[in-house]
Amino acid sequence: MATSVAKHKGHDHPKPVSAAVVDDIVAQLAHRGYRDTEPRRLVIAAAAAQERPFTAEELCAALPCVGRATVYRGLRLLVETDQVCRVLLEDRELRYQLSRQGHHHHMLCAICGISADLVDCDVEGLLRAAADQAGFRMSGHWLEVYGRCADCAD
Amino acid sequence: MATSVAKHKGHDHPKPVSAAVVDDIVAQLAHRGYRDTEPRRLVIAAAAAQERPFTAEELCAALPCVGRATVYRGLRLLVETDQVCRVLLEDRELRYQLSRQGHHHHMLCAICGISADLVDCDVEGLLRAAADQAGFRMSGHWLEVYGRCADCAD
DNA sequence: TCAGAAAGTGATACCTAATATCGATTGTAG
DNA sequence: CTACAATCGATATTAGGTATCACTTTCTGA
Repeated sequence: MATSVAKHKGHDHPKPVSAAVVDDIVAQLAHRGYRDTEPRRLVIAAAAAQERPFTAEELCAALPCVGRATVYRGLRLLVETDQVCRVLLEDRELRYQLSRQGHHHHMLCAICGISADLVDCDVEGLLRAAADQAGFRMSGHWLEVYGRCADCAD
Repeated sequence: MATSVAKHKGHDHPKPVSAAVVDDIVAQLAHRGYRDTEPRRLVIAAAAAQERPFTAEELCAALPCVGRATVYRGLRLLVETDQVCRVLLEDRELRYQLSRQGHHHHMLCAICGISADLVDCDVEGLLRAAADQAGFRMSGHWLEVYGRCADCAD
């Protein structure tokens, strides 16, 4: 089968992360009762430094001084608090990226791996209506869109 | 986080499978140059006997006389030839079910695990339009809808 | 300020799903 | 019937992620 999706391993120049971004996320966590710890900040900073959706393992590699379990726990916490969202590639590989807003979906470029947010697109409503018709009470959904971004178009 | 989805392990009464269903699928495979083998037929029959989306491991358990690798290979082949579709639960567990038609999506009941096909619902078009707007050329997507079926509604 | 409870950490063991290997077996074209 | 490619299956291996648990850090409130 071989679904092919570019992984861009090791090619991203991590972008400079403003301390404000990290501080802001730490504040959000503090607000919910989670502590401000050094490893946690490192995870947040590393996540924020990624240009494209990244895997947990990539983050582990980028943070050799932070334990694997801590990276995974940190990511889980960030997802639970909506600071980071999960992105699923066509081959079911799980990636993450900072969330830029509330609920939204992603379009993923198969060539460069970049993700773009899908805005003003009421899939939600459409799905809920279709579910209703079938007597289903919709409570959630998972949606990813794959393709080529403008830069990578033929 | 604990996304909770019923798994119904070991509770399904496998439904009787008409030989015609198996024969039909075997014929589809033959048409594409794949051989008609005993283990393959067993995998197909077992898949067709499931009431609800099932995991590869469940099929292995249901077929102690067929090797694990063979079950996995058989499922992969059936997916590639569009005889079976893959279904993703909220916790990313991968399940399978016989496809009943061309391209469509599934609604999955979190309580009983049943799946219903989502018909006459043009998500496709909506997504493509939204992707276009962002300069994306959409080539595929992954969509699952979660909720409660009519029988399991509160 | 500082003691101690609670939260967090990290090395490691473990688990599960899935694929790779490879010699043995089987289906099928001729 | 035969040869040979496709397929099988026992097993090893990999990948991604979680559980454990002794130790460390943070933060609170007296």
